[in-house]
Amino acid sequence: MPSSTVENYLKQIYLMQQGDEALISMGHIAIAMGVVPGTATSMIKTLADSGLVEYEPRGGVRLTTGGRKLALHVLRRHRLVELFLVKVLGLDWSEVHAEAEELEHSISDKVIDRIDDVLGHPSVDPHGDPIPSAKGHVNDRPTMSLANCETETSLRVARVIDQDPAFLQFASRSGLTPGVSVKVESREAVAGAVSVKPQGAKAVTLGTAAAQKILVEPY
Amino acid sequence: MPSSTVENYLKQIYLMQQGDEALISMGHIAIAMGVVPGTATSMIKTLADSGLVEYEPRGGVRLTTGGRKLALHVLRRHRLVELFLVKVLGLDWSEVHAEAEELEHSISDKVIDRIDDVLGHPSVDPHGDPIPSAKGHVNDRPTMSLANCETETSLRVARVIDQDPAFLQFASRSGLTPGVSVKVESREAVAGAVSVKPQGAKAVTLGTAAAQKILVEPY
DNA sequence: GGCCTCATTTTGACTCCTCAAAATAAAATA
DNA sequence: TATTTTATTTTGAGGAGTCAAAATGAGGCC
Repeated sequence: MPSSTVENYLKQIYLMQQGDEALISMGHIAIAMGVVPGTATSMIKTLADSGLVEYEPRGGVRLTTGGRKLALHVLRRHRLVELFLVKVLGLDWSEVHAEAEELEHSISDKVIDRIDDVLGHPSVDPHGDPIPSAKGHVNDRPTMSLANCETETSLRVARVIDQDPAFLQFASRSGLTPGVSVKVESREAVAGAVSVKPQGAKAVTLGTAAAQKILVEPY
Repeated sequence: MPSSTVENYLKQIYLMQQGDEALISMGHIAIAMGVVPGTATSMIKTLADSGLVEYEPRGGVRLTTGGRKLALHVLRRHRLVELFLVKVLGLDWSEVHAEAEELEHSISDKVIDRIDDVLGHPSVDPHGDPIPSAKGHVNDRPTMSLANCETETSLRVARVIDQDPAFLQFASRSGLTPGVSVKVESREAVAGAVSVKPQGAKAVTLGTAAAQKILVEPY
């Protein structure tokens, strides 16, 4: 059984990896894991020895099929736990990420399957992130962010990709939660500002950085 | 924050300790923790350095007030998780101990409190073991075992003190689960056998070892 | 081409928890 | 009391994961 450290490295590499070919640098891994670069190098080497990643010295690292399978397994646990905490225990969506970060390593397949049943086999977590299936399949819908989507079109918030509690609280305060219909009223590229009108809430103006974290899809 | 190893040692010492004075021997701790005696000695020394236990070399060990508080905190998490797994996720009482053994270390106070709310502030877990309060108070009702209680008296199963899945499955198959009314029909001290009649089930005969694991209280 | 800078890798060390095996103390037995 | 048994403690070592700091490599710049 992989240690939680191993699970965390794999999960992080999966989340950073764009496509199956891409190499992730040691520096990025070290920052993401909160360790010094030397630690990342040595850990990646042991992951490579276990056949979970492909490591190219001074090049970077990518997941093997086995590593990706494990990463998706962890991610499935993480996201099902998040949704469970919100739906069944009534926690706020801004606080469940931190909780799931711990629980994802100690929850058994049996319990996760029961949670999946109780939740009715959901496809996304409270932030709109897709929940991998038990077999490791991910349903990644195509989306655009509020920073680059069309204006004056009927859209729906699909996903909020930032786990910072402060940002999530701001998002729900502004009515920008997954499922909500929104329309981009205007975009001032030069000013780096987007004005958004969520259905049933007042219009809000977002900076580019914030707008990029709100993913939308055609409605 | 104490490591799960520390939490497990403290929990185990609490469970083995009879009364606040009693000393637990290194040998017993080593066996309970599944480590060699030398490991127990050195771990106990570090617990003593942290002020969690009182250690008398070649005498044994007992919890300090701080150690007991921590042990009860872990036990509260363990037992609330057990009950939650049975009541909310529908797991069998024979399998929840193993699951809780892991989850007790990674579940936060916030989540435990919500679980406590959802369950309606229960006082016992699925095996009848008392759930310590958040403040560390335990409501330990006086009980007798089926091996030494009166015969022909109206009793009720209060607690089943064995976490072996096979034994628990046998107990529920025989109708001997917490809350069930039972009557001891006869006891053959010499043969080491007790005949018990649970309400709504056929009479069963138990050996002394098994009978000692079923605790009952006057009805 | 030579030098500089920055990322990466190496090296040595440390903590936590563990084991194996030798040393020691205490209790039991003769 | 002397000896044997048994429990406990010590000692030395190892794996996992980490850091600090020195060494190395690779690309960019003059």
